[in-house]
Amino acid sequence: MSIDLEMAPKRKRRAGEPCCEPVVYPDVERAQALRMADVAKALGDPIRLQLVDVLRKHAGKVCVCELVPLFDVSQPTLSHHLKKLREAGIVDSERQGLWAYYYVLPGALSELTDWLG
Amino acid sequence: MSIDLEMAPKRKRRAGEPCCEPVVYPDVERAQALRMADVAKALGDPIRLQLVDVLRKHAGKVCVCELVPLFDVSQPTLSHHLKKLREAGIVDSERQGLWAYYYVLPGALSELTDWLG
DNA sequence: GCTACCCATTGACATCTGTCGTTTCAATCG
DNA sequence: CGATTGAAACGACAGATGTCAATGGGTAGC
Repeated sequence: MSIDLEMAPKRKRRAGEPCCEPVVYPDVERAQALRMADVAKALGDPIRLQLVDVLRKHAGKVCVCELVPLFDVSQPTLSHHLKKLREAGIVDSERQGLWAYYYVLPGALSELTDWLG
Repeated sequence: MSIDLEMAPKRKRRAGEPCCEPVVYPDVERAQALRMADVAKALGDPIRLQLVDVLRKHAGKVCVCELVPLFDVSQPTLSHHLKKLREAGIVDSERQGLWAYYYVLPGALSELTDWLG
């Protein structure tokens, strides 16, 4: 998993020489970086981050109608944010009759968390 | 720090009644959410995330000229991404003669990391 | 001083994003 | 059935974002 770059010597190169030793970036990181960046991007909005915060603090499922009054945005906007979180695989929803309940998917944040930690 | 929402009963409200118990969202979380969302947004791009990854794996400072060939983007684009990371307080740079060296600021990710963990 | 080099900035452009108002859909109540 | 309600989807629009080509500003070597 380590990158292990060979640091090139830091002297001015003579014209025509390459600047640094060519370094190949391991492609294994690529897919992981894409996944983690998707999760991070989904968390990169204060409302969505607070949504996840609220949902995580409630072990169970939370009704949308209780989330809307927590934020100063319209219901369609909040629905849009919830959709983003769903698309990022961070939360999922479940309809029961009239209401929709949201909950955080367990393990959805673990890859990013592990990388950060 | 806990939110402790009182979950409203899940039955259809009669016309005119409020949907849920009014819930106030603690404003203390607001500033923290803004800070963490900024960091998350900065990490919400695969290139920037890999940049941080590379910089973190090298305890010392890394020259920009070694970062450029790692990614399939132009030098100005990479410079733009580095600027974003700088603005988010995740990395900082230092010039030594011709070269610019980047490094991850210690503790820059800790708030987000702690919240995630 | 002239040239070559590293890196940042600018300008331009297409795309993505956040927001809202309106609409649609499904489900519940009377 | 008809009316009402919660939530998602649609359409629109301003603003942000990622990208590149071209330019600029220092610094080092000749």
